[in-house]
Amino acid sequence: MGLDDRKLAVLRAIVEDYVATQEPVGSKSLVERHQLGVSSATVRNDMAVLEEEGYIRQPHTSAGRVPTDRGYRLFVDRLSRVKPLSPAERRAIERFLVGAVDLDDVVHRTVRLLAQLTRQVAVVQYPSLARSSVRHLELVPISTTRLMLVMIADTGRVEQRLVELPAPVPAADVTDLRRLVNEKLVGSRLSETPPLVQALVEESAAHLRPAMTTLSTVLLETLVERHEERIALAGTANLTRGGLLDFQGSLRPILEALEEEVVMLKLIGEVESTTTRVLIGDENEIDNLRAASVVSTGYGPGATALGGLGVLGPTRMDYPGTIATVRAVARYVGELLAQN
Amino acid sequence: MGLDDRKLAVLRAIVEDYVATQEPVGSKSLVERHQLGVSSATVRNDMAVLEEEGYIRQPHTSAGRVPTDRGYRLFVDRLSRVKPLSPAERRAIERFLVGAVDLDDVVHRTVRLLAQLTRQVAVVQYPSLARSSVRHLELVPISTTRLMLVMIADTGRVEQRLVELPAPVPAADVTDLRRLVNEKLVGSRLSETPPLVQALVEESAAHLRPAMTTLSTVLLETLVERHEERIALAGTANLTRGGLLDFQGSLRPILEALEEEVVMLKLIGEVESTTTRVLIGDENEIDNLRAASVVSTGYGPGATALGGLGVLGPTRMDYPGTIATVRAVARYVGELLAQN
DNA sequence: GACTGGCACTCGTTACAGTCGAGTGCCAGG
DNA sequence: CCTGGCACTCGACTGTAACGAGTGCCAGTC
Repeated sequence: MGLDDRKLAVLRAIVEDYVATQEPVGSKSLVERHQLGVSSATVRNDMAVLEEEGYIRQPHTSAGRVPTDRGYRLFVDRLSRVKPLSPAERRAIERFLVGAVDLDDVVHRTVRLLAQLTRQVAVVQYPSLARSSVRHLELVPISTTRLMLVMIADTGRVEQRLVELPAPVPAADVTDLRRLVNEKLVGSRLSETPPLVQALVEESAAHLRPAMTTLSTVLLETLVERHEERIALAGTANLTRGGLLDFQGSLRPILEALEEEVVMLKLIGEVESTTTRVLIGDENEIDNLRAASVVSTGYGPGATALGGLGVLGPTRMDYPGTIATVRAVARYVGELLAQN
Repeated sequence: MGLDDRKLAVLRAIVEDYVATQEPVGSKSLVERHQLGVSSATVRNDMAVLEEEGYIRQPHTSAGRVPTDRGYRLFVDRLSRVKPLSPAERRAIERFLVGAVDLDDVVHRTVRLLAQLTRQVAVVQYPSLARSSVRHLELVPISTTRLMLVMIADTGRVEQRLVELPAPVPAADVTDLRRLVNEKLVGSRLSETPPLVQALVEESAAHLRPAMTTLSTVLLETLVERHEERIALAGTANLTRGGLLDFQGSLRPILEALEEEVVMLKLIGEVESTTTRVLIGDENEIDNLRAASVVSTGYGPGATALGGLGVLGPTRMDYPGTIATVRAVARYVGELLAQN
């Protein structure tokens, strides 16, 4: 059961070599490339133990060893330390993110940056609406029975929605409605709005009541419950690096999963704090992603997360480097949004 | 030079069989599957001519024939007629598009629908801002020196942008600014705004001048010149159908091109009218897409296009079916937006 | 003159046998 | 407990042969 230090060193070496070369690594090349201080025969014995414990496996007899998901897990947890970013990377991050003009811009730049630095698929969630508060609500009349509701959140997000009124509402009433919703809701967190919206209906004057009722329904439905979360994606072309060896031959399931916003949100959007999470292969709950690993983290000012971001790649990935990059980018983005 | 009717029929049969089976088609199987009324030897002679003229080619000696890009072109132009949609497809389109609550929703549903029906990659451009007109402009104070500018277009598009003011502006002035820009710009087409914005600066009162100047810069920059166009994408997983035979082995260039909004816009966003365009393989100006075909069209109320949409797939695609679907979807979307 | 049947030929695909070598497991000895 | 040595395994690669789909061409027929 107990793995002594040398066995751990062997595992580390296997992971590093395999990540670098993409080929099963044998005992001989191991001792050549790493100063393990023992012979290949000894390493072979260690490997046998590691295999027995499920950390590595042989693709076929008489081939080298490849780390299992479990092996990567051990590697990430105990055998690696986060690589410091190179100055070049730091510079790249700064250069990439300055000059962003609005939230969309920030998110798009971030996701591209992340894809580029990690050379993998990057996913960035827009700042969660549930964790934002209302900065302003605007009602724009489209016709006498239609309003465009626009909500601006303090994170810079802007959401719109068409409201079909039950009966024509004169312009003056629209002004009243606008004033009322703003008075009541501005400054409150979206997650806290439901009771406020309720109160809004009850307190409004009789002639505004019907309009306010539909308005509140829309507010609740769209802004609080429904697909209020959004994500941006970049770097899908990186999936094709490493031939078809990664992802056991077919990109299909991966591409499918990436297109399902719901799935992606579940993957990176569940963060509460800005800690980093690494999901390796099988650990992934989403079947389509069983052949992939995901490194994700929350970003936001301080330790509370406004949203999540991360990258997805083959289980055979450079975890220390990827983790470092993901964290660094998240930190920069958090700062950037805090200035807002 | 002249291809008689039978040779054309042979070409048509080759295209149809190849699209269906994905395998080079030989003279024998051709006469079996189609009632050409002649023997395989005759067909062989015809094929030799077709090959000489560049409409088909042999992957290698002693293999069947495969259409060339030129062959597909001839097929599309002269040998096929647009397939009428099946009732099921019609129903699918209607079912999919009713219940869309806002523009984002319409666009997303459309792109998914298109991907699903054609089983290919779908691209939908948001209604072009340049061809929209301003419905409302909103200025939301973030701080005394920062405004959030929100523009709502008649197509339902909402664009926002942060404005850094040169000096603090009191709330009353913001109200004035808001009134001024709305008075001047509402109802005008975005492409016509530059002179109006100019006039706006010149006509505004002295104390509003500095703020109005930056505001106008932002208006022009963001809303008129810059990345004002957006697109949505779906169905990338469909690229993996048909193994790696399509796209000559690598999805990489395709995925790369799909991620470049600029490239995609060039591809489907240049439409002026609602005519359908088919680009086959080589005809494509974008190198990365030389192995693919694109069927695109404009959509909009009437014959003027608000934006473009289309699908991208292997040159070996069901052109008649795809063209029919793309057109039908575009028409429905056009109608949907017209109701708006 | 156009079409057809027949036939020789091409060449990719598949199957099979044989070799090579990286890598292993095990064991006896230090 | 480590090491050198050795027999063994098995995938990767190579060469050869048989197969067959498909072609091009030609002489014969309507």
